[in-house]
Amino acid sequence: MRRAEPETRGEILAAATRRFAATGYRGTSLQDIATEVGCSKATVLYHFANKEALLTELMAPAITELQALDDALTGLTGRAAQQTAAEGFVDLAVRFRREIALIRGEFPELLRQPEFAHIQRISERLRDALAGNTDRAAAQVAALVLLAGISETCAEFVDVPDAELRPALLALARRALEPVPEHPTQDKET
Amino acid sequence: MRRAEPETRGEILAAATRRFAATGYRGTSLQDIATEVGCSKATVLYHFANKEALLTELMAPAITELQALDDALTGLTGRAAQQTAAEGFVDLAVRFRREIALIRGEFPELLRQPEFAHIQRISERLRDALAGNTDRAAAQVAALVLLAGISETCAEFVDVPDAELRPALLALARRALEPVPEHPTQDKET
DNA sequence: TATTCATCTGACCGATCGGTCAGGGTCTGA
DNA sequence: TCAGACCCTGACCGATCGGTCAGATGAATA
Repeated sequence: MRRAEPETRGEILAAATRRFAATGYRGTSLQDIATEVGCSKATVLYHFANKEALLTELMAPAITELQALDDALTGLTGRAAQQTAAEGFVDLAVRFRREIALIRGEFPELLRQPEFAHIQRISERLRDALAGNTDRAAAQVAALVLLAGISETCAEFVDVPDAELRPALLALARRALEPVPEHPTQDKET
Repeated sequence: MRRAEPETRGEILAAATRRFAATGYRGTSLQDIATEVGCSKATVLYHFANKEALLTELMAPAITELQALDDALTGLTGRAAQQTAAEGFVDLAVRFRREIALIRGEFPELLRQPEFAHIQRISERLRDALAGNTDRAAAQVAALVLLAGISETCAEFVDVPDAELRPALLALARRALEPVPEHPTQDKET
């Protein structure tokens, strides 16, 4: 059982990606990852401080770019913020589909941990921007539906090529974010 | 009849609802529920065969109505199916917001269990109906974004009154499902 | 009074979890 | 040749999980 190759670390990362995507973060044990790599659980914990360190390393690039998008949004309001947020988020979601799939369904729980508190704030600002910085319920609803729906859709369609997924999402986002006249009545119809 | 206090069962259900909604199904232990009720873990398991039985009982009404919606969709195609699916699903999602919140984020894992296999099929049919029974990527994307987004939004906005949430979601769904002119550059389906 | 029966419990079980630790190989540079 | 850094491991730990079980309690019934 000699494996004097330092590439073990990379293999662990790859295996963790596969297992997290298949059975979720909580649904994957360190032993699962070790078995897939063909090493011992202790080896996994030799290369990574703990289970969470594995996840944060896998998510790091996505988080960095998410913060960049957040920075790009500062100062923007109204339609400009809306458009930048929509295009930026669709782009991120499509490119980091795999990362989204990793934490699929565990986003709320993971956000509760203090390490990810700033991501919580970013997603709130993103939602506000998508809503055109309005408090109107309809706008907030549309923004949240888009954010959650796009994330889930990207995670589901991991195999669809970017060139197909991105324009479909962008077109949908534009339709969903069309400025709607504030008619308090016309809603009652079923 | 015999006993004047079979209300323990109801208390357990209520406590389970609260805990599942707060920390998720997997994130809630039987001991958590027992502690909240003020009884022993064994008492919880006296009233319910196992942890899953608790969840299925809590979800039963929602599942029943979901199946009814699925039945109502059989035979419908195109725009008719689309409209029925959209209105029906928005209505269900709004009314069963609490139930959605219970399994929030654990939907994919729970669906993997054989007991919920038929729900998997129902949600696939629902997605097809929302897509207007089309294979077009754009339509499938829009359908999935709506399904996932509406679910998450309802779970998030548990406190928003129905009268406010429902019309906002319906209006958004109509906008998102508007028939889009089939650009000459379509037809890149999987 | 004796019996039955639903309700409830503490003690316990095996499994699994994330994580620690002492130590054993292997390679490298002095 | 040897010291030490690096890589890896089995054994082990405490905690927690869902679940079982024999028995205590007490009210209704016969």
